[in-house]
Amino acid sequence: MAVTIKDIANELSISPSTVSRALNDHPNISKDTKTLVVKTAKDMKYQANFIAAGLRTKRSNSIGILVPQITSNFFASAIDGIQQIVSDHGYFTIICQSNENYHDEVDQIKSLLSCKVEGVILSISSDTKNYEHLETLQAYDTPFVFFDRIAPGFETPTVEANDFKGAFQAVEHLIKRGRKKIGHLGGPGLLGISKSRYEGYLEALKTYDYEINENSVVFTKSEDDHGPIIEKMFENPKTRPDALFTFSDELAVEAILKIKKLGLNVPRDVSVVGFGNSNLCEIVEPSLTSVTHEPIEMGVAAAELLFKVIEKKHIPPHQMHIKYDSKVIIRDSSR
Amino acid sequence: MAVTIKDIANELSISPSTVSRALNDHPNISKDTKTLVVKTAKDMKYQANFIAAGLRTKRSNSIGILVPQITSNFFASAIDGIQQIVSDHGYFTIICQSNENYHDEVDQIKSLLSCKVEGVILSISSDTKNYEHLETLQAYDTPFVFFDRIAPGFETPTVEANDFKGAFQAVEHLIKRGRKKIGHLGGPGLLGISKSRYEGYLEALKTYDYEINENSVVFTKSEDDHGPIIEKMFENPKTRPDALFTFSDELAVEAILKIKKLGLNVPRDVSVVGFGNSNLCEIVEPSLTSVTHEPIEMGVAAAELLFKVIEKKHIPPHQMHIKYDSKVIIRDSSR
DNA sequence: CTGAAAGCGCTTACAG
DNA sequence: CTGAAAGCGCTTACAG
Repeated sequence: MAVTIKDIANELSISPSTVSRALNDHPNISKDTKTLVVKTAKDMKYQANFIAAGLRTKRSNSIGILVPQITSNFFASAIDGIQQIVSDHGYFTIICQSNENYHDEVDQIKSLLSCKVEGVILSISSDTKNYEHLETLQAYDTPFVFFDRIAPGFETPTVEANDFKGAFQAVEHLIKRGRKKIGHLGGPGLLGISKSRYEGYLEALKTYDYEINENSVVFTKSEDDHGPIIEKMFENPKTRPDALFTFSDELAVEAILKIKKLGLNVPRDVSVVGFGNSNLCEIVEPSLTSVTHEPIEMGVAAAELLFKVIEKKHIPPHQMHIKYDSKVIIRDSSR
Repeated sequence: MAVTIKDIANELSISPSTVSRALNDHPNISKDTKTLVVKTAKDMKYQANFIAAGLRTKRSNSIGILVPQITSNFFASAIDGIQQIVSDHGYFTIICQSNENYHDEVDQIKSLLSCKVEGVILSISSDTKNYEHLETLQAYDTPFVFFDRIAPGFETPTVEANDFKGAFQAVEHLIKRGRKKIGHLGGPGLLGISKSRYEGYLEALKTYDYEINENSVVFTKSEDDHGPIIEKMFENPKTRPDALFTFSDELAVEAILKIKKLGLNVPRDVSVVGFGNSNLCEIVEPSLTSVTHEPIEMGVAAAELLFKVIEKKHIPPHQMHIKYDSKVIIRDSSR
């Protein structure tokens, strides 16, 4: 049987209240009692019961993380960043995945609510068009922070990349390299970040008086087979793009492999720029030019914001919505 | 304020006991009452409080996962597999990282204990040589299952790859390709899986009467810079290996990039075989031959085993220690 | 089939 | 500085 506060109290013939105070650094407690209790607790291998404490104090000491998929390098690193801050605060995390699926997302939110997490860091799935489940979160006074992928219409803090600007810079880089016909392999259409990156792409083309050709733009879905899509984009030698800006590094890598298979050379025939600056960039050949996207820093920032809300600290308006500027890391795929 | 069972009871002028029974599908409850309670709960947006229920029943409905790092593709996929089974059981997971650090591992085990998880799936860090913290787990009757990386001397279920055999097959493949001098870039020396893969390598060499040259073997640490190590292995044209079997795909990729930088050709001058058959294999050029290592299946198996222990089901001895056989997936790096 | 009561392990306002 | 008491939200043995 696990040792409880009562066992320690009995052992020392004092009250459980005193044991609790000694263990929790309560101000009104004599040094001697405290030392004695702490030592006895250790000897008896006492492990605090967070669950019982949480029930009493109505603070579970846990926060929820809900991401589309944990196997994505970006989200895995983000969780890493979040957990650093969370454990500094003595909290633990409950991590859920939506698998890019709306219904899973709704279920997971419910489950987090039942776990009585004190807050949630949330990246919406690419399948989510309805935000009732987030209103439920609000109805239960559970604070949340949007991370990277943001649902419109909520007055909660957000941490995201400056996707528009990052995309703009990526395309500007391709233009300055002398590329004439720049295609875009976009992300899932419902995602705000897909739109922002697409708009950044458009804006760069406009700024430099490039013709906008809708045939050079395709939005992908995560469950799609992208091979045929990429092939179609490059099959006609007359109309094919000489450069490609993709929504993600994963897509860029797929594109590079496919383009090479089609007998074209990267970057000579087609330059490619990805988004994310992930570990894949240095592995693929040619190495991939990419827009930075800092998951760890963003995760840290999101967790810090969430704790400010939990602790009801004032957040100055300009800190409510953090955007990380990106830069283009130039590698061989666009050199 | 959150809605409780008591609020529903008041609303319907019945007792909280009855509400609880209705919500939990208790056998002795009239259909009408049940329907009414379930409907009212929904209308009132009741969310069960797992924490309170857990305190009362002494079942937290949670299990802990402790892995070296969540950003590793292998462990991220394993967590994915584990979570499938865990949510089927109506449980949730608390995921912790040791960062390949013994002290973090000890802290995380304590934290899981305080969360009163009902079981732990555990992959020990490459820094762990002392297993007292695992004895603590046992002392608290918290069942655990070793996943992939196993500490010796515990009578708990294990799920692992057949590392010895996988390594043997990898090296045998290189031998059958006519390679004469096969090096090994090993993993962290403390890990059992490093030893097993090394021993499989040795055994293959012995079986085929190859000379064993200790200069062709290096054990790495995760925090090391492997560049110089690889460079040293290949700098002397007379003594350099014409094939390399590595502990992981990550190391294989590093090796390929470095070997190419040294002006050597893969696979002509040096064949390379990795371990893990991860997503990197198809991305690197040349594509990487690798030994399969099925994280999702292994995660599923570990979770199923853990629930059998939690539910005190009998586990036939031959199911206590599951070993996944591997095969070699041949790609261009050894063709 | 339903209710009153006890209690899971803790914390904390109140009293001394 | 310490203790007795109440209570967090639930479940369940007991009684009817």
